[in-house]
Amino acid sequence: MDLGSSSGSNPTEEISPKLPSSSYKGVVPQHNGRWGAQIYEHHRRIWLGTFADEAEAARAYDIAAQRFRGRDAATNFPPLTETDPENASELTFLSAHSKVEIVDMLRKHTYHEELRHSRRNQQLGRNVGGRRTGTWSERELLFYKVVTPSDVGKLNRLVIPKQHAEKHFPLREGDKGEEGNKGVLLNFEDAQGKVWRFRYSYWNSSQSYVLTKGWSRFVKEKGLNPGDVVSFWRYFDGSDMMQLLIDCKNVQPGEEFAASSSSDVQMNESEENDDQGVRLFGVNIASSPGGSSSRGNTENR
DNA sequence: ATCTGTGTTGAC
DNA sequence: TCAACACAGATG
Repeated sequence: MDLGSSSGSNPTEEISPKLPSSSYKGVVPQHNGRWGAQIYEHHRRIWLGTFADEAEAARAYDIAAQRFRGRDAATNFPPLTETDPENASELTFLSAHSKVEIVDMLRKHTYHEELRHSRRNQQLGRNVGGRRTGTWSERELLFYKVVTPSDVGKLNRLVIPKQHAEKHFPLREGDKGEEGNKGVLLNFEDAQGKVWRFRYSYWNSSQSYVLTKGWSRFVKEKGLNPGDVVSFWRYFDGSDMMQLLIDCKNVQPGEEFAASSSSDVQMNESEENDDQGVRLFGVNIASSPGGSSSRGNTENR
């Protein structure tokens, strides 16, 4: 008698059912036809959950990769760029949550829900006249600039587009430094937590707002080249302290700019008009249904 | 009974 | 770092 060992089928075919490997990075097959997502950090695997759709697992990996390894992380699909408003708000969302929170959302499949919620809050936050509603602390993209050759050249200065300068970094008449060219010193924190101090002033000769002292060191350390993007953010901590942040992205030679001068990025906002036709605030997002869900964002990084 | 996610190993 | 493979636990 045969004790069901060969329960009616060929062992070689059923005992070693080679699982189909995925072509997506960070995606592994499951026996039931589903797909798992995982990412490694510090020699350890971090499980990102299982998914019915292979591509969805790949997207989960991409999200984790961008949170864990930054914008340069290798991804399955095109990475997020701060030049697309929709993407910028997601970057803001990512940077505002800890790794464990993001992983938790991915495993529970609540990431997109949370992202929607976050975007809705940001919109609401804006309407209260620049005053934040809750206690939430997040980064807000103020503006970005595609640096010109002279911004990263020997002039040792970055020209801040006037409209942005006057809106976000207003100078008191006295500080404009027409006489002694004084200006003020501004501190910015970069993505690595390093603090950069720049002199910020107004140049009457060129009618321009500029970052001068300290700028060339930033250019050098970050290896900035013409065409790269420098973005400025602000961040409120629990109290009323506002912190300025600076970030930059090295644009690849071939790579071009998403929402640059070309396309039809439209915003029925009102004011806000760029020569380039782009303003993209991370917080300026098209309205969406907006479901409510409970959440508890305790810890951070 | 199924499915998820970990233990583990070896290739890169 | 990464995925293949095996399978211990978790889940229902």
